[in-house]
Parts: sequence; C-alpha cells; structure tokens
Amino acid sequence: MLDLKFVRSNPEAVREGMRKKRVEVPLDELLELDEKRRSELFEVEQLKNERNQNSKEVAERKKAGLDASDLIERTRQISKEIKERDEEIARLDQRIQEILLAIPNIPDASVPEGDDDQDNVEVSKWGEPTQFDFEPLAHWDLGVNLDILDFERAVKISKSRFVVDKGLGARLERALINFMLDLHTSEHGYTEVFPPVLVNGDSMTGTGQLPKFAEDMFKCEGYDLYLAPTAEVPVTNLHRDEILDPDQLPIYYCAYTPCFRAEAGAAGRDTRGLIRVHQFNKVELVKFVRPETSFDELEKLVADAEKVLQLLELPYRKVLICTGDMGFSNAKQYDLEVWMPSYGRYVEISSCSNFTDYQARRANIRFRPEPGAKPEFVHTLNGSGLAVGRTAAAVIENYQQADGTIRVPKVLQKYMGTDVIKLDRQGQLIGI
RNA sequence: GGAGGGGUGGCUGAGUGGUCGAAAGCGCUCGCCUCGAAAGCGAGUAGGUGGGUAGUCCCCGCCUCGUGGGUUCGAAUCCCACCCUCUCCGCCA
Repeated sequence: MLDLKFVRSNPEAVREGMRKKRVEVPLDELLELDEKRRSELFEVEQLKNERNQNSKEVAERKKAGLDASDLIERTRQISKEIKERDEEIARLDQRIQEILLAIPNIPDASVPEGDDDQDNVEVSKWGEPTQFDFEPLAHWDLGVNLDILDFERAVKISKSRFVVDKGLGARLERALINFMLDLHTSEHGYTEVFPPVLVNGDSMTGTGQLPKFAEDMFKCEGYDLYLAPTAEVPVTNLHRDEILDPDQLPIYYCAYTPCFRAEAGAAGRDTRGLIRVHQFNKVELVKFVRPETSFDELEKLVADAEKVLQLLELPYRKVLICTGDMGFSNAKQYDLEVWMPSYGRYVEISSCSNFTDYQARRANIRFRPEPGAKPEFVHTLNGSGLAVGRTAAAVIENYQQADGTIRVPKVLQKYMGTDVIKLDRQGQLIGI
C-alpha cells in the first residue's frame, strides 16, 4: 500500500497516479477520515495521559497510606470515555485501511500512459515469427494427436480448463521446470525455494491479492487458506514482518510451484489448450533489494527471464506495459510475449514487475541501512521465469514438423532423453 | 485428536498487580587505552504512532511483552477465546 503520510502530503501526486492507472479511489474521503482520526487520536491520548498520571498518583497515595477513592472514581469515568473514543478511532482506522488497501501503486514516471494493451510499447524483439512450409497445427491438436495432452479426461476428473500431461508431455513439463531452475540457480544467482502453495489471508494481503481480488482465486472451505495464484505470494511473504540485515541484500529467490487461478472474468476466452487453465506450473523469480537499485534490478530480472526463451530458441518480444494495463501493485512492468503460431500473434509468457515499496509496506518487510539506523522498507520485484504450461505450448507449436512430430529444443534434449516427440507405428510414444 | 509445559527486545533469559518498554548476560555502535589489535574500562543500543516543527536531528505524549477480548484507578503479571511451539500418547504419507 501507499504510505498514508505520503498520501497526506502529496494528494495530487496520488490523484495523478490513479488517473494514469485508470482507477477511481475515494481519496477525498480518505484525507477527511485521516484528518478526523488524528484529531480524535490527539484528544484520546490526552485522556490516556491523564489516566496514567492518576494511576501513578493512586499508587503513591496508597503507599503513603492516604485515601485515593475520589481519584479512583474520577479516573473510572475517564477510562470509560477512553474506551468509547477508542472504539470510534478503531472504526475510522478500519475504514482508512480499507481505502488504503484498495489504492494501487503509483506508476513510475518511465511508464507510458495508456488505457489498455493497445497502448503497450514494444521495446525489443528477438527472432522472427516461425515460418512453416505446411499448415501448422495448434498445440491442443498436436498434443492430443501425440497423446501427450489429454483435455477430455481432465474435465472428467476436475472440470474444464484443466489438463493431464502424459508420457513425453509430462516429461516435457518436468524438463522445462528443471531446465529453468537449473539456469536461474547456477547462472543467474537465485536461491531455489520450494514453498507451500496453500497460503493464508495475511500472505495474500501482503502481496496485494487480497482484499480486492478475492474472486480470482480458490479458497479452502473452512480454512483461512487459499491456493496460491503464483509463487510470488509465498516467496515474497517469506520475509514478512522481518527486518533484514543489509548485508543480505539483494536477495534472489526462484521457485517452482503449481499456480491456481479461478479465471472468473475470462469466460469464453482462450477456451482451448494450455493458455488459460485453472492449474499451471510456473518458475517464479523474486527479489528483495535496496530501494535505489530496484529499477536496475528489474532490467536484470527481465534479462534473466529472456534468457530462458533465447536458450529455447523461441521467438519473443519484450513489451513495456502502459499505466492502464499494468498490475495493481506494480510501479513498472514488462511482459515477455512468445510467438504462438495458433494465435498468429505474440502471447504473454512472463510478467516482470517492480513493486517498489508497495508490497514491502503491506507485508512489513524492512532492512536497516546502517547499524542503529531506522529500518526502511525494501523494494520487491518478481517475474515469471517462465510460465511452464505456456512455454510447453510454445515449444510444441514452434517446433512442430510436417509429419506431426515435434523436435526437442537443444537445451531440453538431455532432460527429455530424446530429440523428437513422435508416435511409433503402433501408436506408442517412442524415444523415451 | 488427547494430556501437560511454554510464547518477553537482534539472541539467551529474569520479571506473578503499580516506580517495568522491561534486570542480567551475549551481540552490535561509539569513546578511552594501544604503534595497531585483543583484553579491560565507560557510554549507547526495540518497533510503531500523534503532536511540538517544513523536516529522517531533537523534545513531549500514546500504543506494543504471541493475537483478540475481559477484570481493575492501574495488566508482561489475573480471567476467557484463538494462534503458534515443545514433550508424551494416539493416528498417519
């Protein structure tokens, strides 16, 4: 969330940020409530001071063997009033928090202003869209033909928007996960973590999913536990309510987890294939850094994610997301989009963001710049490195051959144990 | 799931109704000492928040001893609920 003190002293900057992000927030109400809360607080604190002084005097009188009953009676009344006014302040606090939690992060000045994805800016492009001298198939057809993806049975055991990976399809998924983790841990300096994927409400609030986006995720009935929509949630919350040692910074984590999304508002969109499913795998990159370095760290993080696509030799482009299209908690966001032949366009495969101190304030993650200095909020960043299901789809489609088989990218061959995915004459997968 | 013990500052740990945001030790910071270092000596060292101020220095107040309620003039201390943790028993991949 934003710093209330910042909002108080820079309301116009906040208003401008909200306008750029194309959201409406009750800023005037917030400022009014804040003003009211502070004056109430001042008054009740004076009463508390009086109560505390009186209590001390009671102790002194009793010690001296004097009567204190008049003072006790008076203080009893003060305590009663304190209780009532504390309740009023608690109500104000609650409403202030509610509004504050619903205010998104302010976009960085370097972010282009725009309404939606039409206004995003292509920053760079790697490779060219794959050319075929035959009619290419979509991954949902190729995968079913090769018996490596099974959508029908997934519907039976769960519902629509689920998939079963089978044979070399399952192995491709596992190969991609291992390849990505190996790359980020051994080449890019990330520490691997394997966190819980059931996370509590505090964690969801810490990274900004709650309270505003409750309908986007799955909740466990009867528990304060949610299926994490991304490893960003458990991994960022690793350091919730901590004061980090500055020598630790920057901290780089990468994590493979399954991710779960309700896709409530996406009915009818991307209904086929692996692009939009309720459960998918992802390797996530998360950073905790000193504030002054966070925008440089974002560039490095994006480069780390790009490296995956380059090594897989998949054509992609890098897009700077405009103010109206970026995420709720982000100050700056790049998306990587991979060429997807079935869509005839580039499709998002990674989203990399600098959250500045927005998540750190919500999750109370700080560091002490110098011994004895006041703690400051760190900056947090994260990005997909990459979404595994969509990567598998991109591999299947971009590496398909005229005979319906799929070449295996060079870097995956040692993980796959084969250089091609195909069926033998009996319709069995071969090459394992 | 059952029985019992316990959650105090960066760490260890004392504190069972008032003078306790909290002894002592460790750690850390600064100073003295030293050619330098160690040892020793001295001082300092929780977080949040409101106000004095335009201010991260300073001054005053308020809140916080797992969390939330309650009793009381007054709660780290007493009562209730919940969370976490340790030991034993049961169950279990």
